[in-house]
Amino acid sequence: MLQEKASAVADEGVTVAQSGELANDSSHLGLPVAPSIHHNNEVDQNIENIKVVLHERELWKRFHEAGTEMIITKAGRRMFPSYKVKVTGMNPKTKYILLIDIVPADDHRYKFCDNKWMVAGKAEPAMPGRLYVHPDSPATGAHWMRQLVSFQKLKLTNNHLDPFGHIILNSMHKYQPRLHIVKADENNAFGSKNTAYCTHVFHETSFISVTSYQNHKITQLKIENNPFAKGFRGSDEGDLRVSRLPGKDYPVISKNMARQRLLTSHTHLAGKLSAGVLSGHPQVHSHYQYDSGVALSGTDPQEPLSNPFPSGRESSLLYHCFKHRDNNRHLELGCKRPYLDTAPSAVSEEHYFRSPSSYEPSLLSHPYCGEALGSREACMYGSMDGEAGAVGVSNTEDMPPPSLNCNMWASVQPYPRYGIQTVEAVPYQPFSAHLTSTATTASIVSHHSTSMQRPQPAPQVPDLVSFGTQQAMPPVPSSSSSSSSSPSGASSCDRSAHLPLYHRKPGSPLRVHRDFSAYPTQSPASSREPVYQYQMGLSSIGSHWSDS
DNA sequence: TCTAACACCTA
DNA sequence: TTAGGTGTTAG
Repeated sequence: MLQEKASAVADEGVTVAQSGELANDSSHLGLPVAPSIHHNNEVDQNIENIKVVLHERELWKRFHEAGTEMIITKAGRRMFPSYKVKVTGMNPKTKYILLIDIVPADDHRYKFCDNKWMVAGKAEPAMPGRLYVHPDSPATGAHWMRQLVSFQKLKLTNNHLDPFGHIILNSMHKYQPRLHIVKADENNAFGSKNTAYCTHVFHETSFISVTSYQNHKITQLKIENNPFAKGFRGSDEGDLRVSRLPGKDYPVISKNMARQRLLTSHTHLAGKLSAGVLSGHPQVHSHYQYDSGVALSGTDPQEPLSNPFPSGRESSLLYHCFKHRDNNRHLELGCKRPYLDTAPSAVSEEHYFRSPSSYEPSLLSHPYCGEALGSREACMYGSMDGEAGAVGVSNTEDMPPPSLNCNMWASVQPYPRYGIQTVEAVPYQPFSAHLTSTATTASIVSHHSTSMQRPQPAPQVPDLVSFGTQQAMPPVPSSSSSSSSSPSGASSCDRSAHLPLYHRKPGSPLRVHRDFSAYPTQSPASSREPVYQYQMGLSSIGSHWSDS
């Protein structure tokens, strides 16, 4: 499975955490309602007590310090380091859905110049928002806590028409992965009240998407740490890796390396002259100034000058809890049958559901994808702006039901005003999560089809954006705290965010709540709270990106 | 910038 | 054995 032994989970994830709660009432989108949010019900407690620790955090930090780059390809590329977490604090018997979305960290396009990342203009329009739902979802807390939860199969693509359900990104843009934990129990079956979820953001997992590595340091880190790149490891020559090229038995210095060396040399000299390297570049600094007027960046003296992704603080996690109540509207996530006609045999390990675009109404008749997909699979859920339905109840087994693994697909909202707001002052940008498969359409596309059949048009669902996918860095409401979420009581909650949830039950369509608003538009200056300190209110991840 | 083919490697 | 994940390279 995707879960691995949690043996190495020694990472004491020093992270920034924040918890919050969102009510279904969209009228207060994003308004932090800290105190009132603390309900004594079990749901709240569970969510607020959940702690998430990033696995191999040190490795992530090494990449982060160098400016993490993630390759994106048409066929989809895995992330490395892989996103793996150790989860604790869940109610063993409660079922949760774990999913990841990757949102723009800002609204800039970047270029790697003079051995450092610089802003190269305004970001391209956001790609269709997609979510990667852990294949084991939904599963009980006992299941999730048993071992590491790995999202290593998540793939990134630059193909806007990607039919496989991979997360679509724009090259040369900065992104921030976010982990969402959604409670999916019978009592809060989609659309019902008391639906809660938490969002965890580890700033060290932010990265810039590229089609080919720009920074040689990153290339080396990948080669040194990714088992699949072992073939590129040199002996001990450090930088001089051996390129094993066809017909070449001799070590050669790659073009990239040569370029890097030149750049490094140049930069080093220039850096000394300017008293800074890489991040010390003025342009870089400017990027992290947000509309809110909150200087998120580069203001942290502790941040390594060479780090393109300054963390700005020790804590690495932004945590947010939401609670959804009394939804009036829900969306359904329906798992549909795989595209048998287009990818008949290709259905192997993973399947994705396309969003319910208007074409493929016939799939509605197959609300449940479970049996159709033979095993746990990542599914793509399309969201729909429409109605919602009753909610189904999930089973209670410890193990997740077969084939509920899905990728949720959300539509993209226009960039919210990119900025960060302090929780206190600014309401969340509503981002409805219309992860629904309602109807129409969720269809499955073989994830393994190698033929890249003609991509289906990506469903563009207006109004949707679950989890704020594809929005500029979501100011995830957060407060800092130690490794993870907030422990006791610390939870700033925001009402009005509706978490899209999907519920699957054999024979019943997955459902999702919509009107999920979660992004505050400002980031709290408080984001720099010391680790372990729990903070109420919203903290923008953006602050982590502040440039040094 | 991006893509496809490639050798090498893991699982 | 084989499917699939790597970075590299040429174009």
